[in-house]
Amino acid sequence: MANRIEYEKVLNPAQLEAVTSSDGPILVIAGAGSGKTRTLVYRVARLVESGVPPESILLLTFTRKAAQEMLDRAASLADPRCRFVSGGTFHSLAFKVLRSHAEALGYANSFTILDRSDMEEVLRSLIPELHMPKKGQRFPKRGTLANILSKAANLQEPVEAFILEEYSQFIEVAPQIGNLGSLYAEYKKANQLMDYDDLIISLQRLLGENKDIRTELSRKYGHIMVDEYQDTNAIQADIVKWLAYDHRNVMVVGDDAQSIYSFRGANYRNMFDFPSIFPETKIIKLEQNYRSTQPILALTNALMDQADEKYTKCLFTERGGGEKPKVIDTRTEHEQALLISNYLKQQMAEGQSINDFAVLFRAAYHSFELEAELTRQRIPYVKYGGFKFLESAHIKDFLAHMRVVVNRDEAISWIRILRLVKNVGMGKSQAIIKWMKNEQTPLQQLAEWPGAGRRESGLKSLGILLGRLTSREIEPKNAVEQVMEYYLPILKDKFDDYPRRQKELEQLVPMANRYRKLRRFLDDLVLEPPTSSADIDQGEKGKTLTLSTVHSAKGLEWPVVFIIWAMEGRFPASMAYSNPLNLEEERRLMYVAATRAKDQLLISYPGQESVPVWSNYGGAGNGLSSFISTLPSYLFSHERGAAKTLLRGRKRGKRQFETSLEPRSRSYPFSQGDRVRHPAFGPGVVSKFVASNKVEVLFKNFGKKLLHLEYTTLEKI
DNA sequence: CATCACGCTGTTTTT
DNA sequence: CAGCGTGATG
Repeated sequence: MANRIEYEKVLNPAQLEAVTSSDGPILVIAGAGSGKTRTLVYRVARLVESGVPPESILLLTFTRKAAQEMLDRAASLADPRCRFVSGGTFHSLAFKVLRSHAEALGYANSFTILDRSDMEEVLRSLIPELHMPKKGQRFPKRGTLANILSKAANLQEPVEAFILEEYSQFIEVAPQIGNLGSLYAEYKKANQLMDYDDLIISLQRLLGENKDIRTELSRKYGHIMVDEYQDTNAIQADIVKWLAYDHRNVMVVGDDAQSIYSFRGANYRNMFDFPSIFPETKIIKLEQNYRSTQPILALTNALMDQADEKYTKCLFTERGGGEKPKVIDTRTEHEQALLISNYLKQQMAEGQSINDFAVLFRAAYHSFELEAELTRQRIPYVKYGGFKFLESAHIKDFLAHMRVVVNRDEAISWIRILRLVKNVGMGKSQAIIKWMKNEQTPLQQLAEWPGAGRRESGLKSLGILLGRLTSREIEPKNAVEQVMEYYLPILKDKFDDYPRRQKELEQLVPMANRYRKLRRFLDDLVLEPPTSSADIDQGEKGKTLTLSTVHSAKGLEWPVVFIIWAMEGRFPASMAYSNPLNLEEERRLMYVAATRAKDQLLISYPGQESVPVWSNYGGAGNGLSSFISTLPSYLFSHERGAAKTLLRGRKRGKRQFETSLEPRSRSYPFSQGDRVRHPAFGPGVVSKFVASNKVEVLFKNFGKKLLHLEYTTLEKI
């Protein structure tokens, strides 16, 4: 028997209450650094101690990293049985359930998962079927299309309605996009495919519609716990509801101030709706922060004070002292990079450990310049976030060879691998796929495709490879070897930077070694892939600086944190009018970033002045930092001056442009927030720009309706 | 089918 | 600038 944990000694009263409260729904509102994961983990220990079988405790969260962290911490608890608790992301739970129950929804249990780039690929193949008028209207790119369809799905809204709300610049083509959504749904059904959104939607449906399955899962998981509840969306909240519907043993933990996944339809209001789903909910607040010093908390509290909607707590700490956070406004990105690396060098010279420092930023590319400087100065670092190992072309190409063996109908992968064969393009690929469907040919007979001539001789070696992969119950390790042998020459031919890519491919070998079934290996690569480049290149973790996106840094902490923040503008001038700033989201991101710091915080803004305006044609300097520096004025006040590019001349294809600051009053007579009057609708407020000559206006005495109106019909008041 | 020149457009975060 | 799609050419 393991040592008993003395809960009263290691937990504060609020935490203790959360840990020891008996069965029934509990909502824990927990500020940053208040020990919320710790509380969850101790509750697990307590339950196991009291005789609950660990497998029947389900720990759910939103990101893989958080899930991993939670399960690791549970496993390290005093009672060794704790390592057997169940858990993972909502998506991985959905996947596990659907592998045995998809049939109840009219799917085969052997469905294939589409990742984001697969999804985009399918969309691309479907666009021609829309029969769009050849020229004219602006139609979104497939990345944007995927965003639109995915978010509409997550919000459970019809595509057209969603476009009206958030992508009003595409209003004219909304019917076509809606149509594309239907085609996409049909395609997935016909080909046994599910994307990420389908996974959770299907689980929701399964639980809502099928009482037997609900009962089965209720029995299996007698205690449900959800971390980062503020990051769940309505569908996931519904899943939680159904999972706990019978036994009501559910604890959700979250912080409304830390909701940073609104782009996935997350809604922090879920936190406050929870008690209406489970009326007998007990609410517990954790407000004591154990991580940061008071000056840092003062900053974060002030940050959240500005939020229009704030529901909860004020963080406090007993950790006195600590320096005030610094804000350093460098003028160029390079200056910023130098400042940070010099500071680090100095600290290291004074005997500090580089492990204690981290640099956080909103988007992965914000650290590029810094990374260059760190490399020059030989400061080792690992970077988390932004890096999509599995979505890079060479990895997808490679894996596609195995995918078609596991699922012969996977057209997306077939096209990938066929097009890699010399002299086979889109046309022939399609023809081959069709032929294979009719003939039910063994894979190795690929070379017998009637259309194959001498020029398509590559089909033969592809056939041989696929034959080998099918011939017996091949192990993933072996399959990876076979494909490597076949694919490396293609890689070298296709990519100039093949050494780097080859190295990345070799990372697949140790991963494959952990599996015995090819199918399982491929599935896991989609849902449980390595979380970052840091996990892949296995840099010297003991002695490195951490670089991370804010999203990937959740749940981690360091004594000293740098935050590189490009706060104000982040849209190229050409799209600024259609995307109002989301200050609420920025504020939450900054809050999350700032509360990662324990002792000291340094914030560095990229340049605010003296950098040329970003233009379509590339002026001097770094485009990103330059538009960041000018767009605030562009967006908020046309009087203070705004971005404008001037054509200077053309010289043999090379163009030279000059940039300047000039009022935009002619083409943009209104700003967000301007009060206007319309002859028919009366007074209103400009809420956003919809098109080059249209704004969206909120009319108070018109039933809160948003209308899109041309500038010429409006009068400023 | 492959290649290249040209023109256009624009965010990011993760499952 | 960079990535993508298009249209012309071999």
